[in-house]
Amino acid sequence: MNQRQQEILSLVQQQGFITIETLAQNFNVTPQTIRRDIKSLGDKQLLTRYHGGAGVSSSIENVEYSTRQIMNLEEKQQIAKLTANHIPDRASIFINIGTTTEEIAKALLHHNGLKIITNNLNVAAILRSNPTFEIIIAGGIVRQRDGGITGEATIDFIRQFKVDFGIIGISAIDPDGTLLDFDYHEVRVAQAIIENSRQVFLATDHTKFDRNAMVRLGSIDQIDALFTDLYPTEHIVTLLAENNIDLHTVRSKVAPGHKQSQ
Amino acid sequence: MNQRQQEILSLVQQQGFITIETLAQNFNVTPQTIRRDIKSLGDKQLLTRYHGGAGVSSSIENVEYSTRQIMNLEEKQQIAKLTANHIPDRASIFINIGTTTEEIAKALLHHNGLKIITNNLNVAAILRSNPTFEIIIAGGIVRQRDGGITGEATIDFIRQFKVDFGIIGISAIDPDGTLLDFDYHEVRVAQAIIENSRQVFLATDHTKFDRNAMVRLGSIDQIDALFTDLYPTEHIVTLLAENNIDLHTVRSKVAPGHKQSQ
DNA sequence: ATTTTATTGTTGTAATTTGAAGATAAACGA
DNA sequence: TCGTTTATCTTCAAATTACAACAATAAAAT
Repeated sequence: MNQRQQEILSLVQQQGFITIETLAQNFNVTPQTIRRDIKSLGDKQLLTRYHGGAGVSSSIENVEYSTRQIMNLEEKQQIAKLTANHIPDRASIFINIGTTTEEIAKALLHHNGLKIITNNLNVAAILRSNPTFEIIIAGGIVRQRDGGITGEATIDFIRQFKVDFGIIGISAIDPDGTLLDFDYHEVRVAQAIIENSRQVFLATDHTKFDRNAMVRLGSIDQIDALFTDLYPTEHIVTLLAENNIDLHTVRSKVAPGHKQSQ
Repeated sequence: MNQRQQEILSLVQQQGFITIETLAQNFNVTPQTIRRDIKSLGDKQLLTRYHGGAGVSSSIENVEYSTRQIMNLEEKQQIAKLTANHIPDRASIFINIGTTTEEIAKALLHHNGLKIITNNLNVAAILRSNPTFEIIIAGGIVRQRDGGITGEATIDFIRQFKVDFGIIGISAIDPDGTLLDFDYHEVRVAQAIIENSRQVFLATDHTKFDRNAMVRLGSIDQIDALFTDLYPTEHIVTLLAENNIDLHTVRSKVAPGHKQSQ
């Protein structure tokens, strides 16, 4: 973020709303440049873009931004936006535990009429600010560290539903395509989500590709689409192609023979 | 949604109803433009359209909740403290929806090793900050306005447990000892809590004694102790005595022949 | 020194917003 | 009930704003 963008941010926060014209004159640059600036800031959800200007971002979305430091936040927000773009209005979805999925919840706030079932207290809190949503929270034991809800009761609860999209995060992906996580309880819930979703979206940043975790969650062929920031290694790409899994990356680095979006 | 629409929304929520003419003059645009705005907002169910203007959406009583939260806050905090004093460490408890019960959750934070089952998102969020607690949240549909969780699934979930204390709030108490509330769904949950608690604590401020509400929750003889701020009318006191219900008041106004604490 | 990368301006085109005018529908008084 | 008034809806044109592609420039890396 450059100097000008910093100043734009503080101006917006001071005044609530500024036009692009004003900013352009202020900084002696063309409106197009300002547009690029506020687009970049808007992608990070540091402000909200409007036709003709920019305003403060709506409250809930960045309350936690200041208090919580999330690793690779910027990448996660971009992945979140990308994922949200593939969810239609009025869809029914599962969202599970994870910082990435919480970002997705924020990105989904501007949708309409979603039906969302989640086992994540934070996700429920975030989505509650949109009155057109119907939010169902899964019952069970609340984990103190991240507000996740797990346990047998949670799994039973999830099994009551069958939804359009299951959105899951993950801790690691093995080179052979095994999906991995650290927490046994969380894995059980994720499996239940996969079983009861018509389509499964896996959202994960590039750091998960070369990590290891203990508990086997499932196999990559159980998902329908992968959303990530960087283009994965050729090996993973092949694996995805073999299993007919859509790949959506934030940065569209050129790689031959594969579908991408945005 | 553009800046003007945001402002229209907050104006509507402030004033309850505004005419299109007023808004048009306010923003220096034609009424036609305002119509388009409120049509768009109405489609999203963020407000309700009327002939000639716009009013608050029926589904959004969020504003009302936040104002209600402040009403009699001090009394509620005192009641909360009083109630918390009667809960021992390591107890298992139900806590239901309500501003008073949320205050009780805060007052319980200094306890140790509590097992708490709740159908209130806010209560879960509050209690999460104590790592010695085990928190179980009931699953079900999340109400936008106050974070309450209700529905058949919620009741089934609660029936799985049997706890030491059930702490419930309430909307009104009839002079004949009938416990009343406004919301049918909430009542069903409260009934389930009463059935599955060894002891039932009712916490309520004095304003509830001369109010009316629609839905019958139960009878006062189903509770074991009443926590309130002011000493109730002689009539209620007699009723409590007849049913052998403990009365605990914040202000110990002298009244003959009855047990009090603090 | 040359290539790469990032930033900004320019231009043409697409999309959005707005107001105006006529047609339609709803509210209201006699 | 009927007309009268007022509000709303529809459609269109003008103005504004946004976007994408490319060129120019400056800074950074090799």
